[in-house]
Amino acid sequence: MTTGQRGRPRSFDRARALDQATLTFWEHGYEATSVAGLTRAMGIGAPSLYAAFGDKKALFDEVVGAYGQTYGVFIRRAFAEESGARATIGRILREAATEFTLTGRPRGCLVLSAAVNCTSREVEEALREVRDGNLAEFERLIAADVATGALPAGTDPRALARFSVAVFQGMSQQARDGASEEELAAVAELAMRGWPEQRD
Amino acid sequence: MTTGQRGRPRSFDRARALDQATLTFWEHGYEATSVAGLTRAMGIGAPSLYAAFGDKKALFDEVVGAYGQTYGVFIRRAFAEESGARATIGRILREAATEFTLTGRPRGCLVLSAAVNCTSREVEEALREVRDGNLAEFERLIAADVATGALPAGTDPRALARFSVAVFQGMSQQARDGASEEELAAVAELAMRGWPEQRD
DNA sequence: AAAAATCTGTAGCGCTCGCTACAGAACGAG
DNA sequence: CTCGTTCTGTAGCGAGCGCTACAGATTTTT
Repeated sequence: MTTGQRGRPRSFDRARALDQATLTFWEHGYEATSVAGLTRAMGIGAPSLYAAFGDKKALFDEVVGAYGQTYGVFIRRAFAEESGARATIGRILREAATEFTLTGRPRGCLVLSAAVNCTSREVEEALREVRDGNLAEFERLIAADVATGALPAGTDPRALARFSVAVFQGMSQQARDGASEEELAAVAELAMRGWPEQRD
Repeated sequence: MTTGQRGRPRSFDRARALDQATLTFWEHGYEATSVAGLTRAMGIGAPSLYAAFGDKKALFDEVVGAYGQTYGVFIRRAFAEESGARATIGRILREAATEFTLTGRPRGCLVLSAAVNCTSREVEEALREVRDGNLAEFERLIAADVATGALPAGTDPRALARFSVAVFQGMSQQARDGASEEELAAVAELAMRGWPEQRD
């Protein structure tokens, strides 16, 4: 018979180790994070890391996926719970002020900062695709409101989406440079003044 | 007698080599730029590089200085030629749309992107200090206009400066991610809608 | 001419990188 | 128990990193 796995069982919590890897990549970025640093943070040896996660890039990919479903979930929540582009994106920017400055975790957004200045073009473009996806999602949301008349007819969805994403990224960088939650909240409010009035 | 320098003369143009180093650091960032990549781009051997510029960090410091006086000079020009915070910072954002997307050079701003995810804390904090300086300069400019009544009394100089810098940084990132000059110009215009009316 | 000074190219230093071979340890199956 | 399987820790691989010793080349000085 065969139910459980055979052989010596894993001696560490895989999800916990993945979270430690997430925090490490988040703080230092892909390139500046060494496998030695990862094994130290995860509390395991290198062979265990490679057996459980593949190689460094595969671990990073898994980290990015897990990040989106944990630390980055506030974005999906805004999309799910709010209606209208202004309410959704406004909430994302306002909550980002809080999320980007929480204690006990690195500041800013992993997706925005972890793969800049990267030797591996694959890693750099992987996160760029995530960002492009978010941009396109913003644009679709805005375009839908323009189509229904909830946003003024003259509104350029692409431009407004670019603006919103730019502010989001700027807030992430500012958080990393030491901006407080209150300062970032003020940035979000000022950004929403650039938005046209919503009629719904 | 002694006028010119003795010994074998340098066989390359130092300023030209420095500019090539600037472009290389600009494109790949400090960490991802290897000395081998630098010597290739500069067209010189490693010993010539070390003799002329010190070490990698010293070369980078010189690059940052030269960058501020060449590629980044549009910012100082705006400060010098415009009067009033709104005109100055508005011009900087509008011109950034052009500067960040010029062909024949890397996109975005070296000061903002070249030292993120850096192993050397010194390098990372060196550029952070430049950014902090720019932020403080923005804040002083705004505060002065609030004091004279050119900007409304309720205006928070710190917040408005943070907002402007955040947009500037976001524009740089968007440029690196492929945004067009027109899109960035639209971002700048939307950002200025967040600004209060200037009365002078 | 010879000597002193400075730059250039080769070749390689010590170090860290991502990654893995290997032997021993800890488990289930028979 | 013994065997097969899987994980763990040590120890080290080849490659690239920043950097430099050294000899030869090219200049001014004497």
